[in-house]
Amino acid sequence: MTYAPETIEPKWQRRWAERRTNEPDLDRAERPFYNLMMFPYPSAEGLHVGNFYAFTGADVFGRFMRLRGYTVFEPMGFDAFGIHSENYALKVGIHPGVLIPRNIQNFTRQLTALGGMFDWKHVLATTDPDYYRWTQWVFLQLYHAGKAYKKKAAVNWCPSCKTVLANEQVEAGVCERCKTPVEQRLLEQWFFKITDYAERLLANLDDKSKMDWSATTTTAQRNWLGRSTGAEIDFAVEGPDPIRVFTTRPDTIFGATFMVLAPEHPLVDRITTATQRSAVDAYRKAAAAQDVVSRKVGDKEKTGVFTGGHATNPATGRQIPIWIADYVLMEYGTGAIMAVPGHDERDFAFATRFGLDLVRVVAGPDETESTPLTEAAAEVEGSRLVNSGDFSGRTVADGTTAIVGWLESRGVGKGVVKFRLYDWCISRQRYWGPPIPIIYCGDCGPVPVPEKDLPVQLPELEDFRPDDSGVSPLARHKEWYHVACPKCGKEGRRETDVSDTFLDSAWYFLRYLSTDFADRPFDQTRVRKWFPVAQYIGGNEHAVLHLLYARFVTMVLHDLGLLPAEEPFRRFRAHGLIVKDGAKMSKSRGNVVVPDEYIAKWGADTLRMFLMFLGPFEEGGDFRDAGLIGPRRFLERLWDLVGQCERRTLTGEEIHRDIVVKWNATKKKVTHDLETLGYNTAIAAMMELLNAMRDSNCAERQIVKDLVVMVAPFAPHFAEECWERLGYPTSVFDAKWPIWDEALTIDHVVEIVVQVNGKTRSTVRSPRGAVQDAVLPRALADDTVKRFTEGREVRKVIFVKDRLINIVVG
RNA sequence: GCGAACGUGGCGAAACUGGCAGACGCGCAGGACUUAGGAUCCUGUCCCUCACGGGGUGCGGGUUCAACUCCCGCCGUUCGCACCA
Repeated sequence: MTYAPETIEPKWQRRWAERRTNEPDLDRAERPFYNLMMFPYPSAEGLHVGNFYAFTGADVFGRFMRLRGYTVFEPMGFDAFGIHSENYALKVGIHPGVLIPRNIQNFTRQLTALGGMFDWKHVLATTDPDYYRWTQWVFLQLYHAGKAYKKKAAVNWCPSCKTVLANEQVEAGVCERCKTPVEQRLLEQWFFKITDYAERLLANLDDKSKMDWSATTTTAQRNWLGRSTGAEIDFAVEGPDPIRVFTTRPDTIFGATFMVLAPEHPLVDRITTATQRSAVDAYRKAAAAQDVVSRKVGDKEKTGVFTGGHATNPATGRQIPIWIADYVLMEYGTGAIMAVPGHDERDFAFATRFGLDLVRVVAGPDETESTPLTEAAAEVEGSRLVNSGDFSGRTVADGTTAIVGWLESRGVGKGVVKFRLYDWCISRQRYWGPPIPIIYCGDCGPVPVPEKDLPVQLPELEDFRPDDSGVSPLARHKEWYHVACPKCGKEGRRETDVSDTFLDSAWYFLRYLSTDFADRPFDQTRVRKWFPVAQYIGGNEHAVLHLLYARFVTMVLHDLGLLPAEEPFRRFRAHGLIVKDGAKMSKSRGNVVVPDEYIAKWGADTLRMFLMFLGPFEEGGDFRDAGLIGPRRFLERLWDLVGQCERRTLTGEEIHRDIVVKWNATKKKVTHDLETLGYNTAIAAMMELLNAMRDSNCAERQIVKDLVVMVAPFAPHFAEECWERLGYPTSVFDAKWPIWDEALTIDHVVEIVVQVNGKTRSTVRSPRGAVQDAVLPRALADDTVKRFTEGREVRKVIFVKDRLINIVVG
């Protein structure tokens, strides 16, 4: 019988479904292991090989844990709302409500063909009213907790997608999806107060008991949160309120020779003098009209206008001019800065451009207070404050503390912590999303939709094209739009914004557990058993947004007493990226790998093994068609070995000692490598064992059986079939993961490298554990070694047990 | 500019806390078996050299008996962030 994946793969997929092999009893699981992977957006193109790579890597781990005796819950779902779906629907002229189910069906077919151990009983789609009903419920929980609010804000508007974008969806000033330059618009938006959680979101990143995450991912989150410590300092101006600035360098305050306010700063009006009025107004107008692109691009020339007003530097007591400039952003800090041109690049550029004063307040070890400044001087080792009154001579660190203390004692400043993180704008003026469950009433104001009235169904809308009004197309559906106020019964109108897809995905891992409950978002018993997620695998492109939002929503729900943990994902690993022949896969290059063809030609098991063998899972790999033959050959050889051992069974004593050692060492290595997602080396180790068996003509049943179990996570259909051929009636996934004898993982005899002056000259075989005195004479007796030691004095011998002996001669 | 990761044969890659660099796989070369081979099996395969030997992990230094691994300085690639005060 030859190995024919095209028949055995469908056979086992059918049998898994019939036997409900992959549907664990969620209520009775004794050793639950929640194995999560990022659910896909069901595109019309179908799953690409990158998805397969991620899912296979996650699935291998799930199957491995199952073989180790865990009850593994491995659900799958579809992230089907959002601009992506909607734009595509508009393009092809088919309603997303029609397209999405079609795509989901195709995805399901592909996922089945992949052979993942998905629990289809708990499948979900975010577009399903039974799902988004609870997404709306999540919104209401946040609303009631005071973490959702509406504000008018300058937001990013994509004129092509005709929608508001979150700051995170703007990349260097252009829309992340369509690359159109983004404009600024002022709209009422719903926000979540994620900034309230900044400190906790940051602190938990270092808490290994809560989060065991890829370092690259935590680093990205840390940067995104952007904590900086500094001070808020008040600069007195004429009139009641001083101008408050935020600075990370309060130590340089004696060098603050002017101030800059954001053009939008509320105090600008009051400060501006009559003579400067028209110039200021013109500049503010220009800045307001400007899109976010050029506003935030860093390396353009500085612009700005003098307001005519002055403020008092609280350290020097001097009057300093107040300017406005668009390089100061209203959203960050206080929207105003003290400019220290001597020690800040941007301020330096600005001061140079407009001829403003420069004062050196920090000097390096080779500099003095009067060393001229040709550029903004950075702090170096041994820098000290100069020209800073009583604080001159102090180190930067020391001076910072002292100056903040001094400002605090005088009531003009205080040490503060700021975050780069913004509140999460969840409003989308689009059609294809869950309506935000709020009703506006003339008398009662905004009223949350009562939970019993959920879901707020997304109405059927023939024409769902967004328009330029900035108002969602939902407003055009009059019967839906007009609704009675839940509080007073008078006529109200619905919120027409839908929520961001990131809200859908911020809690889906909770819903998986309880898709069989219609009356609650997640069952408390289930959650207590299965939450937090034991392992989450996904792409690092979601390192900040999705993962941060999921953490935030979890934290809020935890604080509301609804979840037993505040961090949702105990272990997170980011998989690498798959490229094709060294180049990124993209439609425009025409090098997108469609997995279906490969499954048809090679079988899913070979494809899975190949993908896992490409390179380290967390680093990705290069998909080259030529490589598939390797894993395929391995499977065929193992297949043949299974056939041979059906006929031949040797007893333990007959097995060559070398093979026994290799066998045990392989079990140990494969186990360890799987734990650390070292799939490529695990496969290599199995290949080595197989090669060793073939070389010594060994088809020992015990070893073959172990190999079949170890290969099962990678090639599940193949392993099932082999398991059956070996005569077992049950699923191989009900088998036990092989154990090994530690004493048999190492050989009695070792090869010790003999070096002379650090260069390898020979090797000697020696019993394991031999001491230097036993090895040295034999090493010196070696012919090759003799050639290099003869006539020279042995000065030193370095001996590393069981590994190496280095003879240093002079 | 800032931050992070990385750089090893023709190619994808291995190498535990510093201890034989190139496991495993692809490809390639030679051979066997075949009517045939783009199937299968065997042998070989870092570079130079007939050999002895020498050189070799992006480049230049350093530490060490010993460096892919540690330290310093460059170069390059990729990915984040980017006027964040």
